[in-house]
Amino acid sequence: MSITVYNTLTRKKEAFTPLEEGKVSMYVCGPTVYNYIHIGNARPAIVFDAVRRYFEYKGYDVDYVLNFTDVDDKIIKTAKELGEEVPDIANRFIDAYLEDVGALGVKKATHNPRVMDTMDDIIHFIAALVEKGYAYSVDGDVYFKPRSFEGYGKLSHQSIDELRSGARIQIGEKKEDPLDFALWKRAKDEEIAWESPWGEGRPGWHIECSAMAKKYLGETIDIHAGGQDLTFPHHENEIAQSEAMNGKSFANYWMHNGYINIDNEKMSKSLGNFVLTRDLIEQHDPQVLRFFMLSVHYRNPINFTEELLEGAHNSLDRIKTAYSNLEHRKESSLNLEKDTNKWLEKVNAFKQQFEKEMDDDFNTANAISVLFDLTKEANVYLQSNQTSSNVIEAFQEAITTLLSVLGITLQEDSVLLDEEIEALIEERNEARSARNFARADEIRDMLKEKNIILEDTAQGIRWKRG
RNA sequence: GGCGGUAUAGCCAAGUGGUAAGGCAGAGGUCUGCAAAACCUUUACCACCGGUUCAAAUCCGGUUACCGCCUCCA
Repeated sequence: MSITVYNTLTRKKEAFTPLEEGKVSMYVCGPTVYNYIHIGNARPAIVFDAVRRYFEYKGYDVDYVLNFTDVDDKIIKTAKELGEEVPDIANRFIDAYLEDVGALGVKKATHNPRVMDTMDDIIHFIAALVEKGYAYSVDGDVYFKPRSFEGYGKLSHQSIDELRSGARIQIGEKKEDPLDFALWKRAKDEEIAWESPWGEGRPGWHIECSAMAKKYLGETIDIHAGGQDLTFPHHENEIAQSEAMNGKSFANYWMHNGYINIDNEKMSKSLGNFVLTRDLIEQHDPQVLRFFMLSVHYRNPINFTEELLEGAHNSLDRIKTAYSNLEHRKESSLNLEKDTNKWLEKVNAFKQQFEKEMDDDFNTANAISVLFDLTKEANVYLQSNQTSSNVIEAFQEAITTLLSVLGITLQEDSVLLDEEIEALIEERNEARSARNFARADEIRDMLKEKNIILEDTAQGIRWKRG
């Protein structure tokens, strides 16, 4: 069974065929590092990490590149406002990004290139485009001419003449055509700048990705991904630059994730309704946020509210509870022959089903529903009078494996209880044996206040943290 | 104006021709000393109108509402 991927380029789901067998090269557009990331920025980080994890689960070797835009108007502006240097701002927010995204269970990229460190490649790239006649320089600026590149508009499915009405020329720009976009911008005043054949300046936004993708992944890559708003103009421009330069296809598959709304409104600075990832995960388990994001297909919009996050929390708890209930049941399990194979086969069938859902354009929403089916089956199995250790373990293995494909790990909750609590539990057991239920309930309430929840089962006392 | 998306139960969300997955919330029941956890049962005129078909949430045409991109943006 092969993986299918929805390709923005063709607007179809296509069977995934890598350039090189067993390997996947992925380039994901990363953040401009001038602020802490909001939950909208967290979505591509999470969904494409899940995509990567699934490829790895299927045995692919994934080369995952995520860039940092560390030279840009917004960073320069922020630096000016704070009276700091651009590299300092960039460093600070790169660290913050890695921290936030790390808390969300996102694996480290194979490479995290930065514009500042790629300057030579970018300049050479631009120079070559000028030489080939796709770009021109005016007064220290360099512009790319989309009209010189056949196929411009193929990603966003726009005809070049339709785009024309939307294009603007800002004051101070010297474009020949409103559609032309900057590859290199001449430095103004005291701005941070690099030497180039066109004088001091800095790169335009789109060129960095073309240069970095080529440097780290080659002229053609398997998957290029990002938020759907990047489709135009950013990715369209990347294609034009890269394909003009290399004379070959830039990326075989283009993946774009949907947006997040807050209380049904677009998250934006003007509405003042954006939620910083950092703030959110201080108050909620980061894994819940991750689970919440993956419970919707990546191309669909997500509405974010506290209530919905709470719902996701409860959902995830259902799976976690089943796991720890399995754990509790291990001790009293035997090595049963009867029906064991039947159950092992069932568990295996869930894993197959999970893969089938993920194969279908990374349908994490359906994959999660398979996890719930698995959970249900595990709970049903736990109803049995006698359980077999290998079945219990198979359920646990399936749950942890499939959750880890989604990037969710079950924390070790088995931190030992302190002696005082152990003693109380023991006292309660004795009280129950003596049918002194008043005392037993009293102890249970006491522990509940300490966030320890006791559950009586046929296999003895079971506790968990609330 | 151009390109595109969404509309499914109280809430969230899958499902692209065969008669509506899953989760949260609610109700009833079983189990329990009581709970908890779990299990069982229970809740859908698939935005609207028309068409194609033996059969449509699913395909076609139209309508409405909301949203995104076309300018920095995940």
